[in-house]
Amino acid sequence: MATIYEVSKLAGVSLATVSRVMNNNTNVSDATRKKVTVAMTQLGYRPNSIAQSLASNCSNSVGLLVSELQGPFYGPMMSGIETAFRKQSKHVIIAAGHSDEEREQQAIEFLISRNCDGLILHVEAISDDYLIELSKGKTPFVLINRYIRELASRCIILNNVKGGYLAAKHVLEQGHTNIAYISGPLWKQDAQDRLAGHKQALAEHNISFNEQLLYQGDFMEDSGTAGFQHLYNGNSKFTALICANDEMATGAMASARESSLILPEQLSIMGYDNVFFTRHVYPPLSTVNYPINEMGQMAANWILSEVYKKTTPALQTLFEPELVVRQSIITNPQ
Amino acid sequence: MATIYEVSKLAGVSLATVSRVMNNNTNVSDATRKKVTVAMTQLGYRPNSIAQSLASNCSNSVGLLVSELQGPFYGPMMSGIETAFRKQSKHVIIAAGHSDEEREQQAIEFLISRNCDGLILHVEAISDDYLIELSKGKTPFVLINRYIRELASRCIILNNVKGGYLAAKHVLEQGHTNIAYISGPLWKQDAQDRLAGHKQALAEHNISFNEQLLYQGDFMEDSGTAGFQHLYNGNSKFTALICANDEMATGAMASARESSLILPEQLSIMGYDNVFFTRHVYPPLSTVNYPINEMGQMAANWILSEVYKKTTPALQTLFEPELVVRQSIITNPQ
DNA sequence: ACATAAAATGTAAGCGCTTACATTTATATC
DNA sequence: GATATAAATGTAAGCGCTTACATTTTATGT
Repeated sequence: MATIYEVSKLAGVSLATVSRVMNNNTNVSDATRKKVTVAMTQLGYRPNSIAQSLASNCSNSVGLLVSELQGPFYGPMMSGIETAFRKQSKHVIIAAGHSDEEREQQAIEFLISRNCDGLILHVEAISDDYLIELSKGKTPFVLINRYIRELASRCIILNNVKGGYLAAKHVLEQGHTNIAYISGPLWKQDAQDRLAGHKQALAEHNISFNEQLLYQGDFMEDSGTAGFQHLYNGNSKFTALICANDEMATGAMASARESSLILPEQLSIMGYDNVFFTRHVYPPLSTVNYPINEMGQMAANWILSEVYKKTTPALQTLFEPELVVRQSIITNPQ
Repeated sequence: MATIYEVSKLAGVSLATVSRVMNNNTNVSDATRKKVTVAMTQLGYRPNSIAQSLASNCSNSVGLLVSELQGPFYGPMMSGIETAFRKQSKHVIIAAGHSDEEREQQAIEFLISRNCDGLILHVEAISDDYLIELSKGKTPFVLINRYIRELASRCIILNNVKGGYLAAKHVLEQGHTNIAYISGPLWKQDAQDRLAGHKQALAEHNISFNEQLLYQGDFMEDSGTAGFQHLYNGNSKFTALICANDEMATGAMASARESSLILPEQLSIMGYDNVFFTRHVYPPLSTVNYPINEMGQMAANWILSEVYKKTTPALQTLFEPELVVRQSIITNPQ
């Protein structure tokens, strides 16, 4: 592999000049620039990005930590991020945290030890304190789907209260009054917010929240199954079930079917996230859209702007959910 | 950030010694090793991986090129790969090729320019010739889901003929004789192979292949929709439809339902890949399992073994598909 | 106790770039 | 044409490590 030294020799200029043309430094005459580029192509020269990184103290890499590499939620997020960065010749190093405090922490340290210039973090288990501490370090990071007051400007979040509200409002407007709810784990902010929105909508319709109709799940499919069973075997009847995410809704649907319920006639179900497979589920699931792809891109823009000082579209921190009506909710149940 | 130099000073040893303890070189006495590690922790020393890479000419990074970061197929693959590598402190740089020749090529060059020690490629559009040429370069790579004779030992593939065979055989054994087929794009090897297996099973059951019942799709959902329409409006009747992947099967199901068919009673459908959402689809889709997670891990092992000279479980190049029976195929249709 | 081999440690030259600073060359001003 | 100024180019010192080779220390055999 040709090095910058050989290029400089062939072109008859100094190392510095070659470096300058690589970095588009303006102080190079057109004539020498041409000499250099010719030499480069002639040698098939490719700059060594490791050496560039060492010398410039900039690795051009950003770390991306997600809970899982698989699953319908993270794909669109990673996709938005990768696209945004590659356009700028930054590369993304991925790691999975598996919603586990220790593994998330390890992953962050791994990414930092890899000299990432910045980090995009979708963490769930790690503590606020750790992140606040981390923010004092020298690697900038942005948080997706997590709000920490002290770090507000770097938290890219969805208005989950509104989302919860929208879901419940829709179901209420279809005439349902007995509505069960499977929440996420309530120590998580987003789970709390969605539930809060839910309650708010109920209140607006003068329906009191029935604790019997609440089940706390964990955002995973199985807890949707368990949640439905629990609710179904309880004393309170319900015509609609709202789940705090689509996975749980899916689990609940399977479970409802096993209890011989006909969907959606005998039970209306609503999800949250608008993960791609909600269209495929039967009946197609009404849900709340989580613009995760856009939020990923925004996170990338944050890094591009704050770390690499690029000009980007205006940074936005709060995103709005939208109701997605499909066919899993019936009107006027009896 | 502390450097190796400061550590060496604090420990009262030379740079080389510090480097040796970092790299677990055996020629270090326990006493000095302790001195050094104490100094390290005292300074909170973290080696600069960029400098390590430059000096050792090994970046400890491997490039992973997939068609899409999203979608159900690649998630498990990336997941298997990331897990395998992080255990060995290698990091993975991801890029998406979007099944486009130019973008795949760009992505490969991007990855190489990032000094990846090795590459894991899931490419679709790029030519065999390009890959053969690439194999003469200095960056080793392994191919997933692609077979090139000249590169056979680095092609990790599924026995697609067998998979196609298994699918058709199952449907035939349930008593179907009029079976439609939506293939993938037939310029792709895997699409060809699946179809070949399909035909083989038909032949074994003495059923001649009806060209009228073949539609060439592109592995995407919409082509399943289009394919069903085409087939349904054709002259040949069929009781079962086999699709060359799950996405197309899903599209076909939606389309069949729009044509007021009751599933699975009036039409049995079979997929391929066993992508996670096939469980959620209704009726749960019978399909053929593609052990993509394992294949990803194997690709990682290949790199670990060939590039990093680690000892790994035996390398395996050919994987076998398995039939997954769920509820989308009925028995003895009339 | 001495020679010899083995183990431990040190020295210093890179790895391939960037960049502050110095120097040279071109351009403008009068 | 001499001078001041700006533009272009060169020089050389790193960036933080690894590693070949040289040197010193320790262990071994007699």
